[in-house]
Order: sequence, then C-alpha cells, then structure tokens
Amino acid sequence: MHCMSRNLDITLLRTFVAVADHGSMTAGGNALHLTQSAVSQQIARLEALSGVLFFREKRTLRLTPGGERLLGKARHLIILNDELWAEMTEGPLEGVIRLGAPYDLVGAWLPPVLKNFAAAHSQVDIRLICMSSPELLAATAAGTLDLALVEEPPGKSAGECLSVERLEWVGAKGGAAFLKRPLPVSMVAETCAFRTVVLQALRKKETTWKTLFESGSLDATQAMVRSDLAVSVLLASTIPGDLTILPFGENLPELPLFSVNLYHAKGQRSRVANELAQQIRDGLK
DNA sequence: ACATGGCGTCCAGATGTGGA
DNA sequence: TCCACATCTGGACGCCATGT
Repeated sequence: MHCMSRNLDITLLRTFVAVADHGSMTAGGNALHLTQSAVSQQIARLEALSGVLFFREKRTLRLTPGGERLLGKARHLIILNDELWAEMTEGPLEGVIRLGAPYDLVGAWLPPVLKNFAAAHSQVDIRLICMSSPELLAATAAGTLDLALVEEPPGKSAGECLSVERLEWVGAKGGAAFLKRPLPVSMVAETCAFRTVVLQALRKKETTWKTLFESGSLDATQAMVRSDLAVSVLLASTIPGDLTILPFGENLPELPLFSVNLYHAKGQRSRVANELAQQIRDGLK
C-alpha cells in the first residue's frame, strides 16, 4: 500500500483564520503584514487543497460549511504550534506564579496538582494565597494574583467553569447539632462565597440560626463541626471522611449547586500561568 | 566539499473587474 | 470614484541534482 505523510502549512491556516476573523482578505492581510494579493494567493492554495472555504458575496466573504469546519480545527492547530514553538525556543518555565484558592479547595484539590507542577517545573516559584472567593475575585482583578480558583453560583461567569457540584450540609458523625434551634452554623469567613446562599436557604425555610465561628480558619471551622457544636457547608468533593453529609429535609433546607471557576489576571497571560491552568484542568478530570 | 544552474514557491506591485 | 478581490508578472529565495 502506498502511504505518504503530508504536512499542513501553518502559514496558510494562519492566513485563513485571519481572513475569517476580519471578514476580508485586505483586512486579514493587514493584520498579518501581508499584501492583499499574497493573502488571495494563499487562500487559493488552501482552497485547492480543501475545497471552497469562502462564499464571495458582493464585497464580502462568508465562510462555507467546509470553511466553518476548518476554522475551529485550524485555530487549535495554530495554538498548538505556537505553544510548541514557545517551548522549543524559550527554554524551561521559570518565574513566580501567584495562585489564589478558597480555603476548602486548598486541602482537597490542589496538593497533587501542585506536586506534579513543581516536579515538572522546578524553576517556577509557586506562591499560594488563601482567601474567600469574593476576595480572590478582587485580587485577580487588581492583578495581585495571576490565577485563581473561585467558587461561584453556576451561570454566567467571566471565569472558566471547571466543575459544578452540590453544596452539602455537613456535621459530626452521629451528631445532633443539626437539630438545635437556633441552628448553630460555622463558616470559615464572613466573606465566604457560600454564606449568602446558605442564609437565603435558611430564611426561606424559616429556620432560625446563629453563626458560631468565622475565623478565616478551615481547621477551626471543621473542629467546631467535629465537636458537634455546629454544622457547616462544603462542596461535595471537599468533605473530609470523618464528617457526614446531612440530608436536606425537615431539619435542613436544600442548598444550590456551586461552580468552581478558574480566573486569569487581566492582560497578557504568562506561559507559567497557562501551564499551571492546564495542569489544574487536567487534575480535575 | 563546494559551486552552479534549473526549478518551484512565495511575495509585492500593477492591473483588471465589478459592486456600492 | 472608491473599494475589495482576482489575476498576471517579475524578482528573491530555497531546494536539489549535477559537475568539478
């Protein structure tokens, strides 16, 4: 059998994407510092390979279905090419990365991810900063964090959604704190992302409650729960084995789903930030 | 190993075409 | 008349086979 490898010309794909993005060969050419004629010829060469990519309509270009299909894959290929190029020409990752995370995710999710990242990129200095989700959002916007994991209600968010899971009531195994009224609730901090929805749920069910502890320490919060002095709320994946999930029902109101979203600092993303973000994504699969 | 010439590719510039 | 795309042409460059 005759088998022959063929190589795609990334230059042609880059030109194609630029034309598709700008809706015009002239504008696409300007973006790439090429003349219109060079762009026209490159598109013609690509179309000779792949079939017609643009409908020529009056003075505008419109992608054909084949062009639409190629566009997404072409973008991926260009990104991959640029990443590989950067890896080959810019050497190993180095520098400082400031990662923010809420208290509960630090213990549950991050250790294996950070361990793998540190092993692969020994010249990167990782700074881990723990705050509540609203504080993390503010720090990311202010540029004092490069990357942050933020817990938010699901829905429209500027961040990249990594997971959606249920918020659960937790208590001591065999405990009775959940029966007390007012309900003793222990939360990590006054700025805790869960606080608003928890209090809304309690009000809706007309459950009286009191806040027992908001010190900013997850260990202290969970110690209150282990001692059966209070109940608390946690994302399902972050619940320690020695605590028990308390079912919604007569004694406790139903809690909503929550998202874990990934935020980058505004502006240019560093290679280190992109790589750590990818490892966090991979770590959650 | 190096020089040379043929060939193909790519690009810019000039020009043609057609629509607004 | 202006603008955008297509086409043609010539120059620059790189690759490859061949000669020295």
